[in-house]
Amino acid sequence: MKVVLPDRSELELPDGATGLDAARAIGPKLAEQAVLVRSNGRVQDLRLPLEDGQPVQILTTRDKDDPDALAVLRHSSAHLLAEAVRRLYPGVKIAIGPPIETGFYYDFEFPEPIREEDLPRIEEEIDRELAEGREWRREEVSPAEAKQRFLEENEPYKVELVDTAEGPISFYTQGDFTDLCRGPHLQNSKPIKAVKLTSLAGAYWRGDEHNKQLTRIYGTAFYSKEDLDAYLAKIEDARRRDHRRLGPELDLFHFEEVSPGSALWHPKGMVIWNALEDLRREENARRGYLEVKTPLVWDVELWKRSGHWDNYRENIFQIPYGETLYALKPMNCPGHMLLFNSKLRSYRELPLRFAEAAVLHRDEPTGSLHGLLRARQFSQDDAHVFCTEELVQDEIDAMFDYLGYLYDRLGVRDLAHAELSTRPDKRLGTDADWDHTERILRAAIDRMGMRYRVAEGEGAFYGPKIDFFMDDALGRPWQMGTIQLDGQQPARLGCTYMGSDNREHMPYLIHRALFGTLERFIGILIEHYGGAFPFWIAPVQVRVIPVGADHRVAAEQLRDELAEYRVEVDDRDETVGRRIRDAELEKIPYVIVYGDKESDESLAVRQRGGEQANLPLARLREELATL
RNA sequence: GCCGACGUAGCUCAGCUGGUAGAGCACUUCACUCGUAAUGAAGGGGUCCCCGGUUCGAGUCCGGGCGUCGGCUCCA
Repeated sequence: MKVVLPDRSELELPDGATGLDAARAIGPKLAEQAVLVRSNGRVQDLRLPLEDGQPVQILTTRDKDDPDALAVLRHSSAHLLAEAVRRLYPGVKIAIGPPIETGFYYDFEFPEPIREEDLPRIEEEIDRELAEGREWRREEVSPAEAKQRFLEENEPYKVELVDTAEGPISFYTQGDFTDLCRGPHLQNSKPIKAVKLTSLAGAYWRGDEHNKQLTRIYGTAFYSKEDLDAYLAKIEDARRRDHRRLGPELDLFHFEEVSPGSALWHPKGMVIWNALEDLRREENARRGYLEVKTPLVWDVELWKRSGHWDNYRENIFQIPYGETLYALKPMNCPGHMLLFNSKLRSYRELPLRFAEAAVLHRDEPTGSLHGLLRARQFSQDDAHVFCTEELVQDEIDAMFDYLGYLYDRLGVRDLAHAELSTRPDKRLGTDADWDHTERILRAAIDRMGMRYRVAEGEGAFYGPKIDFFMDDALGRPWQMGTIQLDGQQPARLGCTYMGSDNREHMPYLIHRALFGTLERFIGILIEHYGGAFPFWIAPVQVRVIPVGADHRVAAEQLRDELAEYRVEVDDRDETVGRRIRDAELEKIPYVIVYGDKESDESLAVRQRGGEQANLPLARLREELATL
């Protein structure tokens, strides 16, 4: 047989040759450093036979930044962790231990709970294993054999995995530790130069909260100590960009214990908020949306009718009032439907686009709160479009266009990745309804030529949706904009319009938020820009620093000259150097130092970051006008 | 909600085995009148998250609660 190497040359091999055989045929050094085989994007264990004619790329320890090569290293590291834990904690039961983007984890059921301070001990044990050295051996076994083995070892989680496993079952053994595993794994532990256990967490078996909660140990591993250090430095940098830290630091917002999950917005934070609100208002008007306002508090009767009560009762804030149970609205749609129903609608009025950025409340689980990114009180740039079936496509296309415009304006288009969510188990409507609405959304996103992932079963109970996600500083994804096609709620709330045939029809309802929630969007903006906002949303755009007391008047005049911008004069009794430093720390885009040498003909302008220039006021105006 | 960690001045943090709190920055005042990332000095500032318990005595030990952080679950 033969395989094709990356340089397109062909390598002749005996039938049944493995990846390792191929590496040996090329050279002993390559064989020694080989980590895994990649073929057409698929990864394969070195110990497995190659296919005739297959293109083959052998990754080595030198591909230390390759995600697949890293995953193999980390997967093997997870096995070392399990071996160490088994030795240190007799009676522990092992579950699963995969690599993840930033490292790996392994889930255990400990006889006695362990604590974070136990991690160093486990880490030492792993280091001992590394010092001794480990080789991985792979074997294939029959399901019955595998099951027998884990029954004997009293490993119920492994038994369950064997029972539900598909395809051939393989074992990997290092030292005296054998694990059920699909692989691939390293040949031996030599390439593992840095392992660090990072945290401890509870995690439900198979991700289901009805199952037992296991103890998950997180760790990470690299092909070099320097890579680990670089990773830790990156985490440190992300910590500096954290909006929960920058928010209070830049005087934008803060939280209070007496209202968890609801931000208190400071004047400077409101500048950013209002910049987004102004943009929203302006564009909504331009794009034919009608601003409306609906109540904050509703009889729960409404939520029962809409279907929300059955699906999200535990997340709705309730207010008992006499005999009646009221609720703070968790969303705007039912209110907008009542508005739609307030008079007999004609097809001539459609599409009808209601927009409202009202305050919403959702009683989110305590453990899920996360600054502005997961809050209990928030405002969506919400809108509900009522339209006929023929109009649905155009409306959705227009929403994509609008979304692209907004994300471009804010400089975050590249951050967004899309997801199409299809029918969930718990849902309203018939399969035919869902076939139809899912098809429409899929066609729309395909028409945009946008890359997206399909999230089966993740749709809303009333319809499929397209969500746009952005990552925070640590790379955790958050749902931002959303477009949802709803063929159910209008029926439940009795929305109809008169068609040209003089008969009543049910409108389609498209729910959409483009920023998502203002809170979350601002949170992501803060982390994305590290607090150094683009000029047009910066809370303070220009700071004027008079060199001495004699220059105060001139500084104030300059501020008044630039009255259309947010300009502050810093005439504190501090050195110029000090005031510049403070302006830099506050991440103000422009600083103008004004002293004896300055005039309208020549201003000393310093940009955020330190770049300096002398230019006349007129030129500065021109420059600012472009931002 | 669940697992683990944490909660001391506005912020960042120190406070050993229990003996009624400390630094830097910030703030106030005074002096300096200043040219592109920290001028100096003095001063004020604490329900040590809350409630209960142990103890002669609790920031410190124990129990409960709240909040925050890292995960899990959830996220219309």
